[in-house]
Amino acid sequence: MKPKKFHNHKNGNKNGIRMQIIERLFPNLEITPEEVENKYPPRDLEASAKVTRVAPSPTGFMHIGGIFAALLSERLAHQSGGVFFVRIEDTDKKREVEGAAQLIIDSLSRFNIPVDEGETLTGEEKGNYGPYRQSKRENIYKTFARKLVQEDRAYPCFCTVEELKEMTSQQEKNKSKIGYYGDWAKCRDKSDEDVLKALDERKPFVIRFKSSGSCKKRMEFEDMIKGKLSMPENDNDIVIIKSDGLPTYHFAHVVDDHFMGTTDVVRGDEWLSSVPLHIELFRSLGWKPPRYGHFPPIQKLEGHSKRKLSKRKDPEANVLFYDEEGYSSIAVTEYLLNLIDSDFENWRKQNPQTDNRDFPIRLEHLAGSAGPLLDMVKLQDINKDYISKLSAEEVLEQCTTWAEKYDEDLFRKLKENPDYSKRIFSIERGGELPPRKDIAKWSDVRHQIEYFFDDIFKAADIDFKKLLPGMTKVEIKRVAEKFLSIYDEQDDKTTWFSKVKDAAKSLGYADSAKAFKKEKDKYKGHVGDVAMVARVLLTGRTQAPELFEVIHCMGADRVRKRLKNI
RNA sequence: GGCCCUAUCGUCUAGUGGUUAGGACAUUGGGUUUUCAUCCCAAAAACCGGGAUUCGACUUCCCGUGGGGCCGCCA
Repeated sequence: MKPKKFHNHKNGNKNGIRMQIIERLFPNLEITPEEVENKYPPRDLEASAKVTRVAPSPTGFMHIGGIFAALLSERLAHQSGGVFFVRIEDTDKKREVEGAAQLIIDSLSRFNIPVDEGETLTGEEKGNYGPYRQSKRENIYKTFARKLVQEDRAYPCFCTVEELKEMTSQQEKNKSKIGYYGDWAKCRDKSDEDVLKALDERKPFVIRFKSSGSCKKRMEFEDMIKGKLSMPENDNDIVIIKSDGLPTYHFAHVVDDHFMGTTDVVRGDEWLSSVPLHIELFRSLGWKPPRYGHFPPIQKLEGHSKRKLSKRKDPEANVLFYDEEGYSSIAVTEYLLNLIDSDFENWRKQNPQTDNRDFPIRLEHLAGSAGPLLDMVKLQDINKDYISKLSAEEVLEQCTTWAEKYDEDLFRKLKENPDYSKRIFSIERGGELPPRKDIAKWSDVRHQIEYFFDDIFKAADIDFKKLLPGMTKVEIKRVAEKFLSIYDEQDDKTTWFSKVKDAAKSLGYADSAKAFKKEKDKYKGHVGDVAMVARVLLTGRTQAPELFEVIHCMGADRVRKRLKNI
């Protein structure tokens, strides 16, 4: 179907040329704006329901800021009874990286961010407002670019990259405002004849929006995060269709978010200065702009200054980093929630067991930050807390899953000794007392538990001089033998404890630290020193979990063997 | 160069004209624990500078300064 009407109808010949130009600009474009409008009817939702999206470009790994934006948008949508979708913004074919889109979908799923519409893990699409990949929507953009050209709101531009560069440096020299506007916009008022001539010469072209704004006038809008904002109007004739026929971000955003029914756009504040442009674009197409919310970027400290997390330089910018280190996606999510709304922390304290999904997210708290610094120590604290709340089974299961990907040896150990491993993780866990809190991330586990396994333990030469300074080898042996003699695997904790105290006494040690402190001259040391001998012999280190539980976990054979190991 | 955002303990922040400026993480000290990890208690720790408005400014306004961003046929 051909576009039917032109409002420039001063003479037929002129119309003929215009029609020819438009046909040359948009060859074989069969759909009309009406058809597109009909294909994507407004969504049938409550007025308060928010439709949000995350729109990453597949140019590499998934950035932590992308998860931040996705989390924020998803919660906003679902907590209002709305819809959250993912749109892949793959209009820059030069920067596109193979498999990156898949990585995005994967990451969202790993972070438990449910997506209502968009590409799925299997590569299909769900939802009625697709395609959800911009490269597949080329004709939709072109249809509306053509409409703008027909209405004299857009025009072809034949300026070369070199010419534009030259223009910019001229503007810099003159201290003029930089951009394609006013008298600088050379192609803006090209006659139809000249356009046709350039087209005949097969000059490459882009389509530029013909702005009617003025940088002398100001426009106001309400940002959901930053509040009331005032900026100069846009007066730049920005490119809407590139010479490869694909749209720029600005145009794709406006067209897609209109037809996909997005009500709330939450994005990084690097977009803030484009808002006047975007609103002008929406209005010139006769559409209602969405609400906008702009959040500051996550930063990191370099020397004394903050800077945005860099994709290239900072491993922690990549969400995969957190997986590799063994942070739970739940802990990372809760860390981000805290950044989104610091009230989360208090909420979590009051609702220790509740799913973080139930935390009512608010945007206002995001204002007033210039961009938070990523705090790994705090993340570790949150992850530690998360792991401490897990049962031994869950620890084993999650740790095994992690090790399968990142630590082959550990994985084998856990897999070959499931019951023993579970016993190890049960130490000081699941009882009456608050759980042991010594695993900050899964990559810590290996060091934490390796002495339980004989092959690794054997390799560790125990340096008695260093670990038990002030104790002679003879004395160590004496204490070890005593331990061996009192050891009975049938004993419960209390019995064992009193046996150790008696043993300490008979060896010339105080049976409590207090007694020792009182009369230091009377004793060689106290019960703790005696226990330390056993600890070192059994674990090869001075710091370990509760001794009785370690002994109980290791089993009689192993304990006897290790106590003799001197 | 132009435009925009932003500024409270080391870090994340609460705070919307009158507060002993609160919390969390980190730090330090103490207590419990047979080491460690916990747990409990405590301490130290902040309003970028200058003006203006006001009886009174962390809070409002202006000017600096610092930090961040945008001004692409990148998103």
